[in-house]
Amino acid sequence: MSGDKRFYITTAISYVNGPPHLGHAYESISCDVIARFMRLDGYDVMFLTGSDEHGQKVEKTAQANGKQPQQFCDEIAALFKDMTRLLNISNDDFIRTTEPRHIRSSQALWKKLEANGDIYLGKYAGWYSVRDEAFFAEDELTKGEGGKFLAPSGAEVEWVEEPSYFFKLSAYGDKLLKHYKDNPDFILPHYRRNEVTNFVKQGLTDLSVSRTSFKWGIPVPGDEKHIMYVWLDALTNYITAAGYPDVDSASFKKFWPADIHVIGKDIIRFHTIYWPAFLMSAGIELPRRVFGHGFLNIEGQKMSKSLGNVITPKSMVDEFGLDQVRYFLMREVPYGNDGSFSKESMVNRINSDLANDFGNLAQRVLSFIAKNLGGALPIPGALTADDRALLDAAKAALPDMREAMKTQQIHRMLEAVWKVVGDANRYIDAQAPWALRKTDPARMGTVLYVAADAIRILAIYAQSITPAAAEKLLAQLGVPEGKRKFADIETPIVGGTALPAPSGVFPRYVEAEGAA
RNA sequence: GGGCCCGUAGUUCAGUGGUUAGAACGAGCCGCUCAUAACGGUUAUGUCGCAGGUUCGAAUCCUGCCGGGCCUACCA
Repeated sequence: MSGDKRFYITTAISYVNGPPHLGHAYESISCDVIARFMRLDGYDVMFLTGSDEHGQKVEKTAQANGKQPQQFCDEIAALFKDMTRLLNISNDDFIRTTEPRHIRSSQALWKKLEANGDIYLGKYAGWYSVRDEAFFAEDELTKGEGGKFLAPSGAEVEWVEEPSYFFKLSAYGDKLLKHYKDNPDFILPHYRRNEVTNFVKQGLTDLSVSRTSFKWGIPVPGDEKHIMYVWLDALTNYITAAGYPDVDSASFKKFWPADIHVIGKDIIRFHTIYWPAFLMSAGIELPRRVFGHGFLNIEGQKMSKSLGNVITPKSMVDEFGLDQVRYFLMREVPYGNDGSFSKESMVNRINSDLANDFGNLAQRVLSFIAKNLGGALPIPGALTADDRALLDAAKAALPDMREAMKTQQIHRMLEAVWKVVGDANRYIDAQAPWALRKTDPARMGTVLYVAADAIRILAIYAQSITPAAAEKLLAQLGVPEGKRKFADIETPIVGGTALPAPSGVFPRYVEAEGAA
């Protein structure tokens, strides 16, 4: 723990049972915005994403597709990697749980748990359906003919016992509760923390952490008939990528503990109970925060295969544009809540916030400069109180943005930025450079200079959310690539600089002619 | 059954005891014309879920009820 400016953020790793959907995209984009924001703010960031590739379901799905598990994983993992490129995700690493570094790391962690006396051999018992190749809880079962129990699929289940290693999770309840209490922001949003706390208070039972009934997983060190429980394996990815088990390595010392694990609300328990307990047992520092984000509804309905409304990231990006999709998802949905996507709300956001307010702001100023000042930034005269007020407002947004991002309130960060967009539009209307053109050309130049400098600051801010458009805009303003960090907002734009011909960065969304 | 969260303008939400409850989008009117038919100004809209209570004073605290969401347990 130190005040050094480094930041380690992770997404959940995606289970390769199926291709990426909008939910994966949402999580990746949100983490990317956080990661970019921290880089812009001068942090040395490690941003990790990846794929979770072991387990019975993958083994089975591969088989159903007539493929070896590894080949199947390679294919699906490639789709997830493609998605990160499609979405302009700035991850520094992409970890796959089938990689040697991860197998080594997982086995090392296992040995630590074992050495600490938290692993013991017992029996895993439960109702098993051979046809489904899965265990079921008693309340999932129904009674069929002759009193036999049936799985939800209708398949017969039988009582099965197999040897299994267990982790003494029951010994960690009080330690976990103390950790939640001492670190109130360990679990965000707060109502999730309440849920987890209540769950832990009810008492924890030991966790089965190995299986012998299938093969696709990481062998238990010293007893290779067993493979490790897929969650133990999966969670370990976060330390693997930091360099575990080489705890003395530069990267591990620098980046662990992670600052934040961003996950979906469905896997909070694994990240806030199991994972911290494993780390405590192994004597490894805990991550500083686990943030559970919500799910997206589509036109008011849950996204599901059976409803046939699953949206792929690609189809959405193709229709609306990448930066537009990124902006919409981050602005429309308070981060942590469930959100809803509808075409109507998407088009509203694109056209009002991006095209009309921000895009048009840049265009009205840049094209004015191009037409009336020969395409070179004007050299300003003395600044008036109004001029300084706009530039001060633009700079003053940064502390508000930082405050919002301390607790991942991405939508609030964006509100702070767009408030300045409004200020800049008002400034231009009030100063009316088109009138000054005839009466006071020197003052006109100053106004345009100030407006351009405010737009520069806004574009620097916008790099976290709409990176491609923001970079295009910065290029149009002649801002060098080395002068685009948050710290650079204090360095004014250089008057006299020749600018390239302007072109819009956020086009309006117009319904295609003849479309329904 | 236990617990948590939410119910505020047409819509999405902000607002945790104190003057006439706010923002954005949408709507009406006015202005401007540099700009992506964009921008700015202005107006209007609310019994702050319902009913009680505490208080000099409640959207804000307490109780009950109704409605929505979630976690969890049990009935088995």
